[in-house]
Amino acid sequence: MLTDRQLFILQAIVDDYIHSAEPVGSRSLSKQDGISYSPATLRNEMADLEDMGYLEKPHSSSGRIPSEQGYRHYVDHLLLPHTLSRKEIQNMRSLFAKKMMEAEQVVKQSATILSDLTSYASIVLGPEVFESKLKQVQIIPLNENAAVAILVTDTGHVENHTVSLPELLNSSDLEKIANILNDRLEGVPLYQLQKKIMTEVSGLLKQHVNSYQDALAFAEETLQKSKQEKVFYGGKTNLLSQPEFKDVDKIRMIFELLEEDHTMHELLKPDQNGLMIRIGQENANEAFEDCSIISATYSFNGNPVGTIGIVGPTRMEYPRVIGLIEHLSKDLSIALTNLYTNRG
Amino acid sequence: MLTDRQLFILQAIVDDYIHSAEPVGSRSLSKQDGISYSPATLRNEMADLEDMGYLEKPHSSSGRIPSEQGYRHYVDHLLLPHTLSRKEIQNMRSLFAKKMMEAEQVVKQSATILSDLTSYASIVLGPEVFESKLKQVQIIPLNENAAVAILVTDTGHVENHTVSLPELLNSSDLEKIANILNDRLEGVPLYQLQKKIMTEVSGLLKQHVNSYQDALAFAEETLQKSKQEKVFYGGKTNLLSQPEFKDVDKIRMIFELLEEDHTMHELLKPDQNGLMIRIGQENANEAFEDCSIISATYSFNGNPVGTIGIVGPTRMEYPRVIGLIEHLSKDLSIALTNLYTNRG
DNA sequence: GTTAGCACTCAATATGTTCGAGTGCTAAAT
DNA sequence: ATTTAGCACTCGAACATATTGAGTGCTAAC
Repeated sequence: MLTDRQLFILQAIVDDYIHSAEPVGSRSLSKQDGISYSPATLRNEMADLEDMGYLEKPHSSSGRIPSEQGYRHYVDHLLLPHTLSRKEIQNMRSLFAKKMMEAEQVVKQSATILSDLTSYASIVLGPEVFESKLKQVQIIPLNENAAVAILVTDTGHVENHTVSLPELLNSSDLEKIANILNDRLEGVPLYQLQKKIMTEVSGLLKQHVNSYQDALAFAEETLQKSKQEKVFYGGKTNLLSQPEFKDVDKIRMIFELLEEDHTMHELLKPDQNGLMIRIGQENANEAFEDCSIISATYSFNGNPVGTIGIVGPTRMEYPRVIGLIEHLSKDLSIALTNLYTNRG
Repeated sequence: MLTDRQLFILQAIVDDYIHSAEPVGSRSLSKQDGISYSPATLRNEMADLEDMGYLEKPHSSSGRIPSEQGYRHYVDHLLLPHTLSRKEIQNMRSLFAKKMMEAEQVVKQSATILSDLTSYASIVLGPEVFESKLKQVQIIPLNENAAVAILVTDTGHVENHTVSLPELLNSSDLEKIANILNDRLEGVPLYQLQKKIMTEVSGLLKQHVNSYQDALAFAEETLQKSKQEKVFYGGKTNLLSQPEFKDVDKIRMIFELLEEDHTMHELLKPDQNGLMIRIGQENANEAFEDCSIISATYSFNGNPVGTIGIVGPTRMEYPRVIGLIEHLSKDLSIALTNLYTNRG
């Protein structure tokens, strides 16, 4: 078990290292304000902390840096909740002050704000509003072979894609199909659309449209949902300013990983509601072994729908970043919920 | 004026340096296949080429590297048109083999292919189809305060945005407005929409809708066009593998510039139809002083609508990249044109 | 339990040496 | 009049060798 003094010293070392990025030695530490022990005493305690795995030495005669376990302990037990500065709060307010009309806009803007405030890279998983419901389907024929299908949800989200037109369907068929879809599927959650084709729509199609097979296939194509794995980044280049990433190979691995939307989605998918902190190897990915990820889910109407997070070096300003993310994820939830419920 | 032999030597040096990234010396050059001069002779010629500004020495006793003027001369006069390999052509074919239905998809895919084939970064300015015409306007009310406006063009492009609903407009007004807009504006090119509001729509609105002011403002908001400055990138991380960018500061400047969509748009905007090659400082941007950009416009129905290009080190495989870009921009133009005219 | 003192370690830095691929110049060969 | 061989010279890269200084561990005194 750690003594109070050891905890205090551990905290001082982490705090120092987070800001200096240099190994912390006993001499310089003892000179710090608020520390009244001699270098020798500190050396003893530091040696103990190292034995217990909280500190590491880059080489035998250097100062100490926190180990991953050290960061973990710092984050779990020592972290003082960081009160955001007036300016930071002001900055975030300004984000939601602009009257933004669209969720994607709000989310993108959040990513930018977060990376600007932290000088790390921000990652935001776009809002996956599962329970958003179909408001209307539009089928707009472009010519004989193609039409545009447009799905609008009650949250104002619009999806569109081009679909090919089976030759056997004429424009009156299209109208019928569109009417049936709108009639039967309004208010159905998007994720249930494909299912409901069979139960709700198929029968009616058979009844009213001649080439039933084509019509059914067409309806399915129309309602197909685009993959919702959108990942937004803010300030990726910020990482290039961090001393731990001055090595091009490291940064290349990281950037390559960030480009894999799918992997990032897996990595950040809200496995639990609330704040998540992954330090170094906890990320279970070689490219991120020197990175920490702090993320939080944001909600819509009380249900988590997306994730907002920060990627930075393990030597991260945890207190500040945690404060910012907690605040921003809450604000974002409120903003999104307001965006749609103020209207309805 | 350069002698034939000097041209030949210049070409050999550029070719060598492009592949080795190492300064080319007289001894190693003379050993190359196809070169029958002694090192001493080459030295004399190289000294002359240096005096004339086509070559440079990194330091006094090193081999030569091409100067920007050297590259320029190489590109303008020496370049052998590179015949694409079977595999390259096959790769590009596969791009257009997949039956893609949407322009944006095709364009993004082109960017990926291009960066994969070259190991440089590709940049594509999205298709700005000026003469694309309005097919249909949809106004879908979400609730009392907001509606979604959807514009569909004859090319299948869909734009949507949320607009706020003036209180004085009821749903029957909305329907009237939508009808008027569709009636009067179908077939009008997008870029003329705002103008036509006054000439075509304003009178009818006054006639049929009570709160004329609101209706007019609403119509304007509905028809507002989103800024079309889309820039797509492919393989940005490829640049991190180039030896000239092993310095993090350089790469940071480049990446920061690439993130400024607007600047990149300015830089690549099709000032002239056809192929553009900018070498080093010709890019008039400090961040790109060690980069070359090769780009070409692609067309829709014979009118240039976008740009596809490559950013790489000045030491670029010009012949190959030029071949690829010329080919791809043509294929892209054909694909886009087919995409829409096969249908109509 | 705390601290001063001391010998030791090791990265970073500076300094020196060698090596080799390169150059320019001159004189001989073609 | 070119071309080439020969030679002295240059300079970065690579390696070895001090020097420095902030740091450590250990022991003994406080």
